[in-house]
Amino acid sequence: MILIMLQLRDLPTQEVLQRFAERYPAADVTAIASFLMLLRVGTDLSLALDACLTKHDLLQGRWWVLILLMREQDLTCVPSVLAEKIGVTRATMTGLLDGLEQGGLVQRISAPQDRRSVQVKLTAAGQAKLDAVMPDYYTRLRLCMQGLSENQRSDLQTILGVIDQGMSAWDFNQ
Amino acid sequence: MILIMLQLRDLPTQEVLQRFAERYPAADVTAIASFLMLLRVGTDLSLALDACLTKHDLLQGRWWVLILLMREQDLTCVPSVLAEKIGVTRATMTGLLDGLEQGGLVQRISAPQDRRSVQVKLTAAGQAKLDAVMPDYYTRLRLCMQGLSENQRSDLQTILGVIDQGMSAWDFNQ
DNA sequence: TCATTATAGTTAGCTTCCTAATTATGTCAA
DNA sequence: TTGACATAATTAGGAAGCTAACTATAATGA
Repeated sequence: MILIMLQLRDLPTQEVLQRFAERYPAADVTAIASFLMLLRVGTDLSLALDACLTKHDLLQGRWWVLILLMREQDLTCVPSVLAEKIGVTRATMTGLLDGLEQGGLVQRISAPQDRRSVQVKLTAAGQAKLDAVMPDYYTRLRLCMQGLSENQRSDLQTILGVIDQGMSAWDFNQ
Repeated sequence: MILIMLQLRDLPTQEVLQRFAERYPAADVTAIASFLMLLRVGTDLSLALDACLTKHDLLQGRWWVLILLMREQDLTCVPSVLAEKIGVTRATMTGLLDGLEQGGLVQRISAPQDRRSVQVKLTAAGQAKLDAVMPDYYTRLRLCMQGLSENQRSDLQTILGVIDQGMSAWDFNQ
């Protein structure tokens, strides 16, 4: 499953929110304002990340694959697991791996024990690519977050956790 | 500009983060953890929203157009402004408006004073569609956020504001 | 045993975004 | 006034995701 998130350049004024709340009694003004802000900052962050990756000739999908492979002890994983962890379909993963393999960043190795399956391995070139990208990426991320105290970072994670919990309620009733 | 955000089902363990931080000294572990969590909750929220809209035969892009039109006093706006506010190209807006007009939810009216331009107006059917969707949407949103105190909501907005500020620093150096 | 069902990965065709080029109209200055 | 440039919207073609169908292989059970 993939998400296409628009940029939401234009957050509603307090007045507009109030007007909507009058028409729709179900509206919870502070919930809506927080939600929209969250959506906007999330997209802005992801866009900024994309810009960084583009500089290194990478797209977000392919980059996540490299990261996931690097997380593994043996730098190896199967496509279906990669797909699930990134949250794309297996069909999409086939395309991502095609691109990465063409660039020499990963290698498909047929699995002897189950001939339906394939092992995907991060190559030396793939590791080198990460070694080029990650310091840049982490430096930029540090800049974004440098205004936050450790307490605020911890608060943010707590709050996001609560929202994540609240979403189960959403799923139940849908 | 549009953002394609993957789902990130799999956040790194503390141990993996530590391993990355050793290889890449630029890494700021709490910044990364907060960032990934933010990305994940943002995408999950947006996905849940999409599911709600889909029930009402709407896509996120088209829905935002309806919202923006409803925000206007005269329920009217021009395509270029809509495009900028949602953060899509004018070409994309053309497609969104085509779909909405075909469904009778908006109406294109040629502008007399500048014949290059077009006025887009929310129709009665468009307003009716919003009146059907918004109570559902707001109710779900309330569920997601119900676990947050007013203080936490305000904290969240403050924190997101700081991150947004920090991103200017990112842009400067890119 | 072998037919059925399940699973891994891929392929084919669709959607909706994008960029770049195009058409029509407006603006401005020589 | 008219040529150059700017602007509004659209069209054409491309990218990267999706679903559904397909191929090959494995597992299961009558």
